[in-house]
Amino acid sequence: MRTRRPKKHAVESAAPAKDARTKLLDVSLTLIRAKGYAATTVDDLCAAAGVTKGAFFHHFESKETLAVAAAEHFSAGAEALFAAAPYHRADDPLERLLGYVDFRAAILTGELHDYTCLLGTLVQETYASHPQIRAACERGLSSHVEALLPDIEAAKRRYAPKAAWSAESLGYFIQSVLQGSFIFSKSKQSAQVARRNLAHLRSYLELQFAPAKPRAAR
Amino acid sequence: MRTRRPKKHAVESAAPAKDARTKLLDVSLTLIRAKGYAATTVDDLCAAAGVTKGAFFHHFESKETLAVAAAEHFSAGAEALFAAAPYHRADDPLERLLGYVDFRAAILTGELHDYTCLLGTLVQETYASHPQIRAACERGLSSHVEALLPDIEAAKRRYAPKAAWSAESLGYFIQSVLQGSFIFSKSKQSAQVARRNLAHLRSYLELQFAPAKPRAAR
DNA sequence: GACACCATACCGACCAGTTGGTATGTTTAC
DNA sequence: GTAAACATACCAACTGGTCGGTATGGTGTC
Repeated sequence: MRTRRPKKHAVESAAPAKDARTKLLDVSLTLIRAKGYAATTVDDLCAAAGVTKGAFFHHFESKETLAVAAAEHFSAGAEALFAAAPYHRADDPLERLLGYVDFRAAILTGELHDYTCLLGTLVQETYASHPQIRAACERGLSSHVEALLPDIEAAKRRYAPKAAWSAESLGYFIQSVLQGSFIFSKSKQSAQVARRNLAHLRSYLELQFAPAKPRAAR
Repeated sequence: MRTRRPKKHAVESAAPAKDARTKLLDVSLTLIRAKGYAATTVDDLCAAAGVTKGAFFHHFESKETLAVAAAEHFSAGAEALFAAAPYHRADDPLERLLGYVDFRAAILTGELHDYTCLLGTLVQETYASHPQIRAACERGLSSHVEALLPDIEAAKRRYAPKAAWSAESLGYFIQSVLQGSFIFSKSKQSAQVARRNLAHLRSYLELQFAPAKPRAAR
């Protein structure tokens, strides 16, 4: 449909020399997370990326198209970040899962518009009016949940085989805690709530996966 | 500063005959939740409320002022809704808390833009660029958490006096699960994730408040 | 290897519609 | 009568998007 990737030069130039498309996608992550989709104008994006409007509409059919691409760009970045994270090295699936939670806590540093989730921000604003953006966010969020599923399933088989909930539902629960944490981080302009929420979440996982402990009748 | 409340008529008219200010606030709840703050125009609000722009700017200094008032309006409505809910009647504080969670699940009906939270939507978009709106959302969210605190504290004293977490942190955790649930509800256009999340949340509360059950060493 | 041909990447002036906000007039309640 | 509660007409700034044009580098042909 559209050429995504112009031919690489035979010799990689020393400077990164990112093309306009990549620069626009990169700045859109920060800008949209900080101001929201509707409040981020095409001119804002062009100015931040140091490109012109002509370049913008050369690479993207519309502002909406950019948002879809930005959601995909964000997902790809997240996938790479988590794929490279150290927690995968643990032998025990529960340890890997708790490692994921700890890793999420560890990356709560820097500015809000850098560690919060573009997809959550984007979908809140656009779910009713921009179906394609909504769908792109849905794909990104779900695929992140899916990446957790193998570990959750393995942990469940080993530590809570009789639990009533599905591994998938727990995956979404984990992500929901994170998304909700970001909202409170924004409202309080501090990552503290997020950190405490992750401690509660960790505690829930430890309780659910506590080996063979019959629940007390209340 | 501004007259909030015109004198009530001596005789309440049969028809509600809401004034322009109230009508604008009412429609803003739905509209902003559906389209977001930036994408909701003053004209949209006026059209939906059946009033003119003159009326709008008679009652609100600016669009931002309306958003602040809408956040307060939403909080007031929520406070009334939860104050009147049946779960307060239980004798046991834990039962009241679980009753709150069940009540939150029970009101997940109808359209997304009716049961989701205006404050969460609003603060996501505006936290960086509209300090006053952010602050209004923060107040509303925190005061809702505070309304839960007495029950959480009482339940903690009775069932988990030695727990490491604070009642407040659990209150924010509960709200974060809800906010995150709304994001996923929007992304999937279904309340199913929200319902399953609330089941997990309920399960967490039951586990944390399980009477005197020493945690198994993992 | 020179030259025409062409696709891609990018530029920036321009446009029509929309936006938040204003100025001023009219109606209504007490 | 007067002040609050609207209504109407209007505006300047901004917005997403268009359009004619240029720079560059690859490719086929002779």
